Amino acid sequence: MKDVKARTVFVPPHRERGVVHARIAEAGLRPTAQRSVVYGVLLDHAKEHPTADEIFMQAKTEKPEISMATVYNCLDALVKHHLVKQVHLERAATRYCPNMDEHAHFLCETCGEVWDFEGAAKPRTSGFRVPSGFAVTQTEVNMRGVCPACAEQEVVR
Amino acid sequence: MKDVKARTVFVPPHRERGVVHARIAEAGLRPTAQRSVVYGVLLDHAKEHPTADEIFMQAKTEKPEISMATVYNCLDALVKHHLVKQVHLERAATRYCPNMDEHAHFLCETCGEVWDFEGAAKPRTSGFRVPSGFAVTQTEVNMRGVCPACAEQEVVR
DNA sequence: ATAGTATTTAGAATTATTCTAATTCAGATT
DNA sequence: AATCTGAATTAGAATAATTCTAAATACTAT
Repeated sequence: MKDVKARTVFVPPHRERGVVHARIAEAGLRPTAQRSVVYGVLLDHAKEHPTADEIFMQAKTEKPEISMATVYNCLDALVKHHLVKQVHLERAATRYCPNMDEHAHFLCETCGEVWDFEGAAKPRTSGFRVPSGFAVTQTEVNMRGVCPACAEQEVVR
Repeated sequence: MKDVKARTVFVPPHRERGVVHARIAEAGLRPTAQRSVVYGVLLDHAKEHPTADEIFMQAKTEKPEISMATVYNCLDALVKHHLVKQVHLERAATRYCPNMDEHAHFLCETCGEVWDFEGAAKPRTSGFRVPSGFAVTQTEVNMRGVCPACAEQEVVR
């Protein structure tokens, strides 16, 4: 067996021993076991933009004693230290996103799933007139529509 | 008195007799008394982006029997008929916006107030790569930062 | 007027989130 | 190693926003 990269179990890079821990510490947060689990779960499920409750359920499989309040505390801490973003697209539970690269969110109005659309959101205030005196620190772009899977479903009907 | 426009009480154009009513009907909704009140209140307070509860309180001054459930029903109907937009900027009550012209929202992270930033949102998906198969029907831009009033406060301290 | 449907109403129920007070934990100090 | 201290965690209660439910009312078309 020459190809050392070939493994039976794939371990994503962010789950290599100590990586999550280190990232939390680098952000200036004390890397507790709970924070590591919460952040780890979120990184594992980044694509799904999970809610606090979904993170809680998954976190329990790794750390059964963890409580909901802790999940909220950890998420708040991670948000405050810029490791995680909150996503508010609808009248529903807050979703969490560990992808801190600039990107837009797309909500499928049929199935409710959320996607990241990567891309350079060049002009921060693209197209909009920011009145003088306002200091813009962050710009977020949210799109709505129908995802490929749901579009296909509709055609079938 | 020659200038007919001069009046003691200023009546905003959207509150001229029957206008609210007519707009609701044009949108394909039955213009009930409650819907007119809710939409009227929202038009009066468009700048403030009020929450359902704030609209409820104001609506009661015009129609004391109105109930919270009705305010929610009316708002949902207005949203469904494209007279009103929901605004979700934070982990807080949904705000409502009757300005259907293309614009961005700005949230002051100090005082929590929301502003409309008008402007031509040129390229709908400005800067982002929309993967093939996704049908984007709406793009929303949200900005965060500090408003002029709050910026001044900070300087003083 | 009458029937049938949509809307409204009050209040209960649900959901997401925050709060509280007690406990545990991690790191620093003896 | 034992002790101290502040931060973090915990369970569960409390709160806030929203949705649901079932009954009453109001419109619309006959």
